[in-house]
Amino acid sequence: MKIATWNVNSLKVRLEQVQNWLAANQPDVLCLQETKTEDAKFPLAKIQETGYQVVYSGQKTYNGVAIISKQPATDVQYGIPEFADEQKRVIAATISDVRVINVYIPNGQSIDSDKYQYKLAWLAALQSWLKDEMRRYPKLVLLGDYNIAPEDRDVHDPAAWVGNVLVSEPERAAFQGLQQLGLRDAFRQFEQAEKSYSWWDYRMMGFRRNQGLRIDHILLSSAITCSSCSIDKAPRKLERPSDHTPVVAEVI
DNA sequence: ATGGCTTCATAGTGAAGA
Repeated sequence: MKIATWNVNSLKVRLEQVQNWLAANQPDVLCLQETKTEDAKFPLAKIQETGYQVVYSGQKTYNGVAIISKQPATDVQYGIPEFADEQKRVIAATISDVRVINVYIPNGQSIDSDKYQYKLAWLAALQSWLKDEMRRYPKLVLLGDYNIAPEDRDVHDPAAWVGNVLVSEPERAAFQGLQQLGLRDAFRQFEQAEKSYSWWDYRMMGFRRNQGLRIDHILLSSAITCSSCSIDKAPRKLERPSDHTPVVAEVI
């Protein structure tokens, strides 16, 4: 199963790029974040035209997630159970025999922001839910935009980022907490180029200078075997790109 | 230099992202 995650930063703007990426890469599953599209306006037919099925949970302006798949999605879950959240950041479904959990983890804005407290509470709720979910579904993939760079090697300039959101100690501890549940980072299962990132700032020619962060991740339960994981930089080079680029894993 | 760029909601600019 080829499974991928991509924060598209508006599905409306990036629809054609998504269609082209599906056609060229033929993933079994593509998880999107930041669709920024309310469900009534979701481009369902445009996705189906590509030969894929899709389930989604979105809202106007912000957030929004979708799972595009060749095989049907069953047992669809919207949001984290028992965690009240207006923001559409989670959709989970079973595809073939794999539980796919697509997350758009909050950004946090800044350490002194209420949004940072929301992010930490959100991560605690995710951890608590995943503990149950992993018992129910031994074959589980947790993927999406984590808004966390797990280690300094995932940051282009660690010194410049000290004390910032995405790299702070509590956020990294939350990421490690997920790993302690038995989830492993697919990307780090393999030898990778140094300075591998999945997001680059639109400003300051961030991509051309490779000033990025690795904040989009695919985490796998122990019952899943992974044969490859890579970052596909091609979409970041297109006209009018998302600031994120896809991460892709081949799993069984 | 606390900006830079992009999107959305708007019809001027402002919020938010990371």
